[in-house]
Amino acid sequence: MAVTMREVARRAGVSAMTVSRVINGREGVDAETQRKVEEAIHALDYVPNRLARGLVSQKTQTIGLIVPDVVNPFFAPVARGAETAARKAGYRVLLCNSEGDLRLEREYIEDLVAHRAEGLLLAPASDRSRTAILSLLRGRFPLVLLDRALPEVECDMVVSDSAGGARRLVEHLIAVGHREIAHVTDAEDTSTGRERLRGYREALEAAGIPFREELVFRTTVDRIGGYRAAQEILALQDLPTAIFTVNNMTVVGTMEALRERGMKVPRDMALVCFDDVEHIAVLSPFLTVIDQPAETFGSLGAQLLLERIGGKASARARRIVLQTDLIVRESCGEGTGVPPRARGLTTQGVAPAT
Amino acid sequence: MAVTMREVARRAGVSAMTVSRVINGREGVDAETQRKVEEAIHALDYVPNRLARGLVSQKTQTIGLIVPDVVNPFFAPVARGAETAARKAGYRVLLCNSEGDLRLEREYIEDLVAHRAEGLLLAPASDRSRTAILSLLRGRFPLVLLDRALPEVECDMVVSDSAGGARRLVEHLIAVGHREIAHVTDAEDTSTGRERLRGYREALEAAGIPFREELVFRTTVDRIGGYRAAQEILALQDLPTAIFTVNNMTVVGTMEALRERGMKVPRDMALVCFDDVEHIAVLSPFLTVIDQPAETFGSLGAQLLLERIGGKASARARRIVLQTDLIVRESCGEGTGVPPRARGLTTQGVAPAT
DNA sequence: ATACAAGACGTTATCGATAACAGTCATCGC
DNA sequence: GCGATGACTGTTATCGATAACGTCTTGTAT
Repeated sequence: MAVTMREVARRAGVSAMTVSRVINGREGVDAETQRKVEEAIHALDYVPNRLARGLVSQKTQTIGLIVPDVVNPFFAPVARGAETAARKAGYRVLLCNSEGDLRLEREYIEDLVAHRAEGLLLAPASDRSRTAILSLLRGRFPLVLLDRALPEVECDMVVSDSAGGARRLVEHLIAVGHREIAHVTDAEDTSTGRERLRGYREALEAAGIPFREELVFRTTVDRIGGYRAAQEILALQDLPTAIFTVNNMTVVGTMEALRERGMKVPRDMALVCFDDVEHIAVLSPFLTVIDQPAETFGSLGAQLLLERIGGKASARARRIVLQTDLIVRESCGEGTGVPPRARGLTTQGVAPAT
Repeated sequence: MAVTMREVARRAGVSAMTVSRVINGREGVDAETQRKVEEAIHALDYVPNRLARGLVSQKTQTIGLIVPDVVNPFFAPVARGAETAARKAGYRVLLCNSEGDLRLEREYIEDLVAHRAEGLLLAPASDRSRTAILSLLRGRFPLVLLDRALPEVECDMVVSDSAGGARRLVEHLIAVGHREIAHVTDAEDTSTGRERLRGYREALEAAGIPFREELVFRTTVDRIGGYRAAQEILALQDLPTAIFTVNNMTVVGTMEALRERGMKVPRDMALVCFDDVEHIAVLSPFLTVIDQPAETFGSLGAQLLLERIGGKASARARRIVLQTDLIVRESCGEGTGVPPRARGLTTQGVAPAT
């Protein structure tokens, strides 16, 4: 099919080895010979086969990236950051969307190993990814976890301060007058979910507000999950005055449910979440959020991974915690003022819970 | 490093060939032998090396995907669609962000060829990608263009009806009363830009409104570009009453410029664009847009590509045109009502053009 | 008993590139 | 004039898997 080195060699009247030398810029090749080889390469449009080269060198210059979904506005920048950093180091990225599915994730991992990817950047689906990860680590496979840590797994990772971020979000809610704050989160099977729940709880207790288990709604962390959780919340006898959702997908679903009920944010309900979304932030700067440096997760993760691949990393696992920003906008009421419903006004335009 | 087939063979007391037969499920292997081999594979945690297999079979089961930027809310779903479709067919996807840069794009293409990717899904940076593409096609490299066509390039592609979409958008603007409509587009070096400009022009002329070159603002199709173009528009002596931006990135920049001037949409300016963004659509359903089935670009593109790779496609180039949806929301005024400024009211709260 | 077929498995060569080693010259010093 | 030195280039084996063919059993028909 494609032109091989031997054909180039034949055309240039030399051996394959000489062609190889020219391509790799090794010295010890006559200037005239080099010219002939280069001419042959050009004439035949020869492109070296990296597979063959990889077989010999045991290097594929490829890493894998597994995220639940590149469409998620948090993971898309992660992917770009990782890809850009990898490319600058001469590496390629195999993109995998696990859809948060454990089986699919496992299949991807196996496939990447079979492909002899040199390392893996993984945003694990959940704690249950642990088994697969441990067996990778046992084989000393270079691995960096992104966004989510795994219990009792010692390995490089880039995460952010989820508990701290959640705490600040909830403290803000409390500061503007909210005391009944619902939390929409996952099934407590991810470190981010657990940490954010912890931050939520800590902020509550620090303000002397008792933590109430019945205000925590566990669901899948996607749009549907957010929608369902919000429906449950709205079915409550006593409505909370604020909702804190665990991420950018759940907040969308929550918002849908709110709108269906004719409820306005922040008039009828305050709303905050993790993850800012560039488009929304500019087009309608509205949601108060914790912003995470998503692209940095990817670029730093890639950097750590490449160091480990290159054997330049210490044996000890490195854990990088990125800082988050609280961005206050309008979804909790005017600035730091107390929003209407939290002030004890009667609700307006709110369909009664059924 | 990793376990090889020979090691498995030795442990099972057979030859490598027999192991190969077991792995590939070929017949002609004794049941007992097969059991021993499988046990050895399991015991050693053996994973076949796809590189080596690929060298023999001349198949890497890998395709390349080049988009300007996965973070772009249009291209992220394209990437997911492509990846999902590819995976279902046993293929892997190498993700590349060209940043709309011709040189980078070319580097990626070379790299994919060197990696012996079996095909390429490409959303070209601009018309100038033509040269690189032609040389790929000359080598019969399986290729499918996404989103943007290339002048005089005969090859499979998945595009949408850009002219038609633009026409509907502008017809809508006209229907609600606008006559001075500015258009923010690219340097006219992409098919999408040209087609949308054409649709814009056609809609205008069909309504008896003369096309005015000075209302077309050419810029880079990113946030900054949109911002700059909007600034130029706002510096005009006679402000238009509506702006039609070529895509979802420029609309963000345009919005920023508008906001800086204290202008509200649609009160002070109507605004429409191509590409819907899921998050915005739900969180603040506001912009009137043309929605393109982004994910379908990816999945259909992958499908066409895989057919071509498998030799199942006719030699003739296939051109798939996806239909678009006009989604009317609030950014042109209330429903089909005529927005304030278009009604000839004096502008309010608008900083005077300098 | 002989031959022949079929099943089970091993050998060798190959995919394309390269590392390690082995020539082949020309030139140089004594 | 002869080995030595060094510059240049070719040979062979290898990476891991597999296609094609070869070998060795065993069964079976004649």
